[in-house]
Amino acid sequence: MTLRLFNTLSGQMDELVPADGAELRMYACGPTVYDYGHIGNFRTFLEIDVLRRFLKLTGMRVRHVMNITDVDDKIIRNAAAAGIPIGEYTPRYIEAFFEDLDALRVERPEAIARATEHIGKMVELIQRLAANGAAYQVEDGSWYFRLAAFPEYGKLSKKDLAGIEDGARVDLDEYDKDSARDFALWKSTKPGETSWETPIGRGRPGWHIECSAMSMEYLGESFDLHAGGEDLMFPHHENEIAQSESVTHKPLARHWMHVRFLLVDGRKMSKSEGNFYTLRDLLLKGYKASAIRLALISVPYRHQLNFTFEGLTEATNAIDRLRTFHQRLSTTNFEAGESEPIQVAAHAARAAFFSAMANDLNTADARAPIFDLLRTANTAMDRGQFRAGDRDAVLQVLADFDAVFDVVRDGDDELTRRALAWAEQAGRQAEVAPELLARMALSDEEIEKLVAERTQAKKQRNFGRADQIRKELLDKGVVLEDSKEGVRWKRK
RNA sequence: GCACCGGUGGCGAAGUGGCUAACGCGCUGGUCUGCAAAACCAGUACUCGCGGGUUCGAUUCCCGCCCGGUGCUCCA
Repeated sequence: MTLRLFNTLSGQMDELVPADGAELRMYACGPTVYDYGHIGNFRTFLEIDVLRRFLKLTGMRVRHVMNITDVDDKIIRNAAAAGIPIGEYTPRYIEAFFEDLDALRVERPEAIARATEHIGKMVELIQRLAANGAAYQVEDGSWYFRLAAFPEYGKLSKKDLAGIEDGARVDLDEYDKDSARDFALWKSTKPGETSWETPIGRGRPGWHIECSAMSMEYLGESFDLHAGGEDLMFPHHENEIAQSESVTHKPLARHWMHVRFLLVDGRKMSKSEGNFYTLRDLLLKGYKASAIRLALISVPYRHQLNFTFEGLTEATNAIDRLRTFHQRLSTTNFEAGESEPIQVAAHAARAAFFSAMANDLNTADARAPIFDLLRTANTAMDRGQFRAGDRDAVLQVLADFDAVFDVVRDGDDELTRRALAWAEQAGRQAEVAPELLARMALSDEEIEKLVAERTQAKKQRNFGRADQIRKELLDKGVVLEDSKEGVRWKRK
């Protein structure tokens, strides 16, 4: 099964296959670590996670490199405000970033590259550009890329260069560039500012050069796929292409994938709109990381996703249904044998799932056969027509689904505990939703004890007491389910 | 202004030139249950923004319009 993925560069759906026939080499732009990540950031990382997980599910080997921008204007500004060097400022946000990725079950790339650890490679690249006449130094010591030296500029974003020039606002600090469109490769610094002493002078790197230098370092001069948020297409990726290809004269990446921005409540997310959420904000409001994951990946990556709390509730309920089903499937005792209709349904669901995913990662479409199978299996179980041999077939389909979606496997309580611990440590307890505190108030042992007491009361047909316990638990966010195999409980 | 994307049931969201317009959530009724929960069954868009056109036939293709969003500037 080969993935057909929309390629920004070609403007059409192309099959995504490794050029060397063995391993898919991909580069994805990572975070700038000046603050906690917000859900917009995470939508992009989640969609890239969906991509790499699906590729792996189809048996492909993946080498995925992600950069971390740990030096830029915002970082320098924030670190200065905090009165510490950037090397002390960024680690806490890098750590937080990975904690958040873990919470959202975003797999780690095979390699992670920090900008500040690759300054030498960037300088080297700038020197090579200068040797080609594609880079020049201005009076204050800064280096710029000469756009005139790269006629193909704009091929990714299909930009009309003349239009850009007309519409471009010229940065007052950059008045001595040859052309308004030329962009910074290396920025000179004033004494006391974060800088590196290098053969091309004292200064710090421009933003775009790090990705060119590091992708070359880890993936070579030309690789299979480059991915990122849609906003990066221009100018960031366009500039990367200009920098890399001016030196190598080879395509930087054959395939380009761009994830659409998300909206929050129908508006672009921004701090001034008051609709800006970090992952941590949502966890403290009581939403589960799994629900956030599902909500963010259920709309295909090329579509605008409107993020709402209603959407999170929907995702929460959908996950609940999947997990309840999984639990029923795993814990029920079935008669030996197999049933033909279930075997057929399981195979059909699996095929439909793969086919939807292979069609430009259509996650919305891929969900459907899973829920179809769920209903078919539940119906069979209700009618006593489900056999032990069917269990593995259905579980296998769920496993394939979860190899990409990863929401059936439950780890939310543990994540919630961590979020609460963080809130305390960060002094943000006031933001914790009361329902969340209630939900976590009882330990598993306390819940088990009450459940046992209720079962006892039921045996004695003391339904008053039994219902009282059930109500008490429900008030604390614990839902009970009676079944032939005993009582199951879960936190809402 | 230029460019791009979208407008499908109460909400989210697939999809196709012609089979009953997926799937999820929600809601209503029913079955099951001591009662619930879970699950299942039934109902919930005679219709896919509006107006033209192409076609034997369009939600799906073309044109125009309206509405929403995004990009053109740091931004996932």
